[in-house]
Amino acid sequence: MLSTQMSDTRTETPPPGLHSSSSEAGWQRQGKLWSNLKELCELLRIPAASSVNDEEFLFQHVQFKTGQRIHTIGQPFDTLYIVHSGFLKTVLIDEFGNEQVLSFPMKGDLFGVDGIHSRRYASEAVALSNCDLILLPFKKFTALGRAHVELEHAMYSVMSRELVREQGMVSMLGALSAEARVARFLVSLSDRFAEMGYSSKLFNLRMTRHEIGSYLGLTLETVSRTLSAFNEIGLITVDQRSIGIKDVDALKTLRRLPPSSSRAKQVAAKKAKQLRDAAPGTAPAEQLESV
Amino acid sequence: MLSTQMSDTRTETPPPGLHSSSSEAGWQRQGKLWSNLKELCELLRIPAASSVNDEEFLFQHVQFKTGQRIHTIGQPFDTLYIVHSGFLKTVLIDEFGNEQVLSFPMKGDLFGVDGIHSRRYASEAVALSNCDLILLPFKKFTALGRAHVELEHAMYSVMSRELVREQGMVSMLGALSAEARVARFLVSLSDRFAEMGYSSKLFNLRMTRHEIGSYLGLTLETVSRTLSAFNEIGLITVDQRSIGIKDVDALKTLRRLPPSSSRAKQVAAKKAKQLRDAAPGTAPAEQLESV
DNA sequence: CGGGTCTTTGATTAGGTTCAATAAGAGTGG
DNA sequence: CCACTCTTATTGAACCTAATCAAAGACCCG
Repeated sequence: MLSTQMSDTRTETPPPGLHSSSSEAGWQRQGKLWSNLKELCELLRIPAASSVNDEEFLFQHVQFKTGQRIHTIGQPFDTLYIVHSGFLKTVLIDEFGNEQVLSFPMKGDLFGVDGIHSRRYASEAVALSNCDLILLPFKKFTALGRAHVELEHAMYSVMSRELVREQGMVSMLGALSAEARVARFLVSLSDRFAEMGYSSKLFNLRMTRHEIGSYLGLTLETVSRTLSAFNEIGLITVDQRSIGIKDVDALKTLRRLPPSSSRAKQVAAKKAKQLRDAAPGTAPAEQLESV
Repeated sequence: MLSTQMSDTRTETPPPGLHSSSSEAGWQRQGKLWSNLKELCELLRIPAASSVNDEEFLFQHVQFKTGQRIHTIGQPFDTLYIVHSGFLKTVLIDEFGNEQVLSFPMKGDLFGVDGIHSRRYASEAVALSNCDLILLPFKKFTALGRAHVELEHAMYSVMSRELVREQGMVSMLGALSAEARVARFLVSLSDRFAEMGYSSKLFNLRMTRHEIGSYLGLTLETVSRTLSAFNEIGLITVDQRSIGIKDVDALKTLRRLPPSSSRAKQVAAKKAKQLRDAAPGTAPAEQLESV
């Protein structure tokens, strides 16, 4: 059912352990090749280990182009990944080949953690844009915690944070309406862009409606309609992938949409059809049902 | 909206660090007081550390009665819990006090992990039956990994396992129909009971329809109706909390229910109503749409 | 320019929620 | 022990949200 559009055009995933393949130097030169521990801690938003010799650990970067796969399900696990720049998605593939989007890792996010348990990746990671990733071999990850007690807590903390994030997803999928899900998604994106130093008010989506829908447990049509509805009420502006946030607070507290705007048309149309005569009357009040 | 029935009758949660309060000795005597490392590893289904002195680490047990809260949201975190016996639920509480069930920890499960990141528990854990829990102070948890390299991987592994489990939940909530969710829930319960040495074919639910519904992102009515429907088709038997599994394979592969049984009645009723005359005709074939 | 992918929008339908009423247990106290 | 209450479970009917099916427009890239 789901398209695999991105996979179709991808080239073979380069072996993560490899570097300085001279053939793609033109693309690589725009990325760093190594990071030290301090940079890593900043990226992960964990307290840096002041006592640590900066050059004791160096961490290699790898670049991936849009559409490339970083790892696939079942592939032997040995390294974690930290996003230095770029956007990705992680997905689960069900028995029919349908994708279920689990997360959209971006700058400062760690992924690959699901591979620790079974020593094989449980999900697949795909680059949604050109990406610069930092390789964090699992051995190095654990050694880090062992060598520097101050960092040990950070190692567990980062994993715990992922867990809390997933709990939030479960809660959202289990309890919120389509509108509320899309609203929260936009807010969280906005927050992330702010953290990264970009505009929180105007940004481009890096993923398709389909991917958003999969992530939120909705169809692409519902996502598209909801964005249009938000646009009509003036909460946001939408033009294809470009999103402008107009009323963050409303988005944050939104539970469901009022029977206004586009929905009113449908309702009115239905009634008109049933009654077989017109007079749609006054437009409903433009207020939101919120907290 | 949601009731807080359990909390109403609960007594104060005893301080986890406390033991041998003589006043409740009558109830405590049915539980162990200490476990060693080997028992802990068995319980968690991780390879035991053969080289380790069994008495080097001892782990204290605590008992909780039905309805008691083990920890609440926001409470300072310092210990993880391992279920030795009994059944619990972990829940998130939203801004209106509604519960969102996240998991049903049972024998061998670890919980409290979500507290590591912010040093406060992100969820609440409640005993659904009398429980015997093993306290695992986070300090001890990390020390364990540090002291025994063979165990270090196990520590991370247990956390990773939780993450994979939650990914499965997200996937389920995002993609499956109500029937499929209930079916999978029953299968996973059945499997767990089998692991614990109980019957996988006949068991009692420890949670209410409401809690199941919350866990699966459904209403209690839908859960009840779905169970009734499974019963009618002969997949299971239902009598209140008692569930008998009759056709595991069908449950495992079930995607949606055929327009038969109870649903047929609704459909027939609707049509009859529309047409304003009878003749519901033949009953649809009793086959399942499965893999 | 043409073919593919992605997005928007409309019409219809189905699956699940909501509201409501009844029944079945489990405790409690007279 | 039974009546009374409270919680939990079942079932029905109406409604509604979001999925599905369908078509057309926008964008991108070779």
